[in-house]
Amino acid sequence: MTAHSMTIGTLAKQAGTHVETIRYYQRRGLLPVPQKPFGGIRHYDETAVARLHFIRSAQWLGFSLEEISELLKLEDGTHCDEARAMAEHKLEDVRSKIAGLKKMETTLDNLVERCRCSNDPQRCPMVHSLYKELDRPMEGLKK
Amino acid sequence: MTAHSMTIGTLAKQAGTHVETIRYYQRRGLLPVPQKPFGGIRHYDETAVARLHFIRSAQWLGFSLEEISELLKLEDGTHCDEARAMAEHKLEDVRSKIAGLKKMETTLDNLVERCRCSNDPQRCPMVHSLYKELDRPMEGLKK
DNA sequence: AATACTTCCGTACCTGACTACAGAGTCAAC
DNA sequence: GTTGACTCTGTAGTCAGGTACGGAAGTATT
Repeated sequence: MTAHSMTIGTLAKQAGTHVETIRYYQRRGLLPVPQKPFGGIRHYDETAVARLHFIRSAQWLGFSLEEISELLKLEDGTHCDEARAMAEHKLEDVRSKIAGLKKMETTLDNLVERCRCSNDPQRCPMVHSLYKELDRPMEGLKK
Repeated sequence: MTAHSMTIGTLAKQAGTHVETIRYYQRRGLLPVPQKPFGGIRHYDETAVARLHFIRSAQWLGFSLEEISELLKLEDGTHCDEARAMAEHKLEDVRSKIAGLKKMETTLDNLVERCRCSNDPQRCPMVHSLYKELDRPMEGLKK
C-alpha cells in the first residue's frame, strides 16, 4: 500500500482499473512488466499508477491505445528529433480537439442559456449550430 | 448532387463515409431514415450531410455513439427541462475535456521547446508532466 | 498444515463500431 | 429491353479494447 510495493491487485485498485486490463496493457506494451523474484510475484510502484492514470485520461480525451503508446514513447528520452516531430504532430491534434470542443462548449452553453425558457416549455431551440463542421472532422477515424 | 436529392451513395461521398456506415447509423437511430417513394429509392438532403459531419467530429472528440445520440436528442426541441439538464451535464464533460487537453498541450509544447536541443541529441527530457492526473480520469470509460 | 485469497498464464468470450457479402429489386443509358 | 451501376434488406465477419474463466502455483490467516 505504501511507496514501493504493490501487487497487481492493489495497483488495479489504486488506478481504478481491473487486473485483467493491466495485463492487457502490458501485453500491448503500454505498461512495463516488472521483473519478478524467481518463482514469485511481481511488484509495482506509483509510476505504474501514474502511467495507468495517464492512459485512462488520454483515452477519455479521444486517443486510441495505439496513439497513447506513441505518446508514451516520447517519454523514453531517446530519438530526440523523431520525438519532437511526433510531439509537434500530436500538438496539432490536441489543438484542433480543443478548438472543436470549444465550439461544442459555446453551442451547449447557448442551448442551456436559451433553454431557461422555463415558462414556455414547448419551444426549445434546435441545436443546428452543432451541425457546423468542426475543424478536423474525420482525421484519426477513417481507417 | 444539388440541394434536395442525393441517393445514399452520393450522401456517403459528400460526408466522407461509407454507405454501410450510414445504414449502421440509421439502425442505431443516429440518422433518420427518410420515407421512400413506394418500391423506390430513398433520397437525402444536406441536413443529412451535416448530421454525418457532426457525428464524425463528435466521435473524434472522444464521444461514443451512445453519447452522440444523446447530444442529438437535444436537437429535437422537446422536453426542455430534461434537455437542459443533459446539456449542462455534457457541458461539464466538454469543459473537463478541454482542461485535460490543455494540460496535454502545455506538456507537449514544453517538450517540443526543450527538444530543440538539436546539438545535444543524447539528452531529451522525459514527459513526466504528462503523468499528472487529469481532471476526470475515468468518467465515461469505466464499465 | 489446511484453508482461503491472490497471482500467473493462457485462452475464450463480449461489446462497440463498423465492414463485407448475398440475393433481389430499381433505374438510367445505350 | 437489356446491360451495368446502384439500392435495399438481412445476416455474417472484423478489429479494438477489454472481460471472464480455468487450472496451477504463491502467500496469508487460523
